[in-house]
Amino acid sequence: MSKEAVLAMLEETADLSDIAGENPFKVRAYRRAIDALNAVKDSIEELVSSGRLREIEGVGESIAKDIQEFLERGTTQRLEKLRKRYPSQLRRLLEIQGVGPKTVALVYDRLNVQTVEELEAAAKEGKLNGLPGMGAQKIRNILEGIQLWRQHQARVPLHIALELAESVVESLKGVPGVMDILPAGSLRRWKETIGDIDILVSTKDSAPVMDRFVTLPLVQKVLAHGSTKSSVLMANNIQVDLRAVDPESFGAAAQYFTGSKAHNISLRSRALKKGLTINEYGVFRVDTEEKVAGRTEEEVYAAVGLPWIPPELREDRGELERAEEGRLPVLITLADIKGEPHCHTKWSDGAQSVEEMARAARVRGYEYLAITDHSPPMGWGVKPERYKELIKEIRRVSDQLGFPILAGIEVDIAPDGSLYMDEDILRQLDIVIASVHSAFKMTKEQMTERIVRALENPLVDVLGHPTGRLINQRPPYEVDIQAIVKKAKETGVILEINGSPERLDLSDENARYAREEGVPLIIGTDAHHEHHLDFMKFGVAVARRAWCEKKDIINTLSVKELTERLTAREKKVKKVRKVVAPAGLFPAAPTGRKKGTAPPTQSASAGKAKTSADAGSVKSQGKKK
DNA sequence: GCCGTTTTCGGCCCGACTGTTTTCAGTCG
Repeated sequence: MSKEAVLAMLEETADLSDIAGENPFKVRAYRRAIDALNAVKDSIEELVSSGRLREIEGVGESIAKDIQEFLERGTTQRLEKLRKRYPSQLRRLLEIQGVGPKTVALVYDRLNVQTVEELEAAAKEGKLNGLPGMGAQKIRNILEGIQLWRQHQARVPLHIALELAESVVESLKGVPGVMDILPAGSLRRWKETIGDIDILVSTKDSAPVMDRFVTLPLVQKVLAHGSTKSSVLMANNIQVDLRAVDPESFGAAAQYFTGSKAHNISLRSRALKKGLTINEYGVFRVDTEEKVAGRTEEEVYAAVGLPWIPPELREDRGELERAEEGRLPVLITLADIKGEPHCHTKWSDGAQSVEEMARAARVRGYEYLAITDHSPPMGWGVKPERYKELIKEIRRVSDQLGFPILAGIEVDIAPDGSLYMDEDILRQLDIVIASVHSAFKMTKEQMTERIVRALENPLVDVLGHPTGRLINQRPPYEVDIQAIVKKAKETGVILEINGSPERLDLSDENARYAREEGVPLIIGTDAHHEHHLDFMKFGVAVARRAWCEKKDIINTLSVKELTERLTAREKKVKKVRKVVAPAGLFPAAPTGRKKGTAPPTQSASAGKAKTSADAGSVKSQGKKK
């Protein structure tokens, strides 16, 4: 039984309980348990069999019993009872903005409305008129909510939200009276997708900035326009909320509106135990109502006896406990990154030359760049003969610019786990990233075996975008991430945090898991154009959300340390398997072997030819320094 | 339903905005 199935059962129970009008704290208890289970990596079976289920904070006797029953019977009595009262499909109605559990119960009880289509029809036919609390405006809002729901079902990718937020901030900065302005919410926490954009302004006079905000050129619809809060829908269906606060409360408001919700609830509970209450205006004593903090976020956390917590950590994943112990991680920053390990040129599907990419990397203050073009079988992949030329070109440009460029490759992992490139080419390279780009629809076992085989290959340094997902476009392929992490740990292969904003793969949660298991990570942008080198900030954000420090990320090393690390792995790997390109893949026989015959195999003692004796390589340049 | 350094009962984060109502309920974050 998958954890997803158990969580889905709990979510359905929570939603239907909510619609059924049960004690709201009971509903919240279910949602808290879902969050808590989500944060735990172990499978449900492991938790149950080891008796640790009840140890999870938020899972009590009743929910543990539900889970146990669900594992045995595939359903629970509680859920079946709720389903008899309210059909499951009602839950979809909750996704409509402005429609909550009370409205859902009302239209179902009175009109037997069960689907979005039925709700729309009921609204249009005037059947909602006369229901309690149902006026003309509310009905119009429901109809508009349905329109929106149809257009806007996915969350917005981080980079798109960031761009929009920056443009709104730019437009509001100059409005008279605005003293400070800060994008808050999930955007400030650098979550991979954003629901709404929250922007906070500090001002003594909020009317001008509110008025300006609701009339910005991009505004499509004004959802709310108050003196401290306004909400608009921008042209691309992204909702932006603006909140205005007095400068005396800016820190408290920044803390409050940055969230996450779970983090704030935990923080508030903690404050209450100290006789303090926190809201967006400040921290107050419960007894005397005296304000003790609010101007800065540091003050707010200090009032509760904690150091300031970086926004990326504010997910209620243990950061408050660690802060209390004074053991918060010193998170990696963009400035710690010394080089770019993953990019493409027009030799494969990139847009620019080796030299252009190298110059762009140097402009960004990097010490080095790795060129990692594609291998076949992709149409644009560089074939072995040509790859030899590419290596020469890389060495030539590196010498000419006096800038270390690692010769690398992003080689495809074949369905059987072998690599689509001749082994003698791979041996000449400074860095080998292996990635899956095809045959995504394998079973979990097959895909895991495929990748595990690649990780066992001593020529592989890095596993690229380990789950293959494209945010909002393609789910990750089925793979046992725990097995991959375990194998990476065993073999010393580095796992990539791919910072391309449409990938962000590993995700923050998987990256955190890998880090906790002691597996080294590297942040690459997968740049296909020099502008893409700036995606590094997104990769760093994922690393920060994964609690990574500088020492956890391999490309914070100097070029010398990095190349030594890559060589060391090669020496360390003892267990070696056959490393081959599938027979007959390449029409020519560039390695001298006869077409159609079995390709040569690899032995551990052979090693790669990238040693200090390889005078032309960047590796040796690094070592001489 | 969960939880407990005062508690096994009685709290549980809390305020803004909207709409419908005329003092408040529902929704949202």
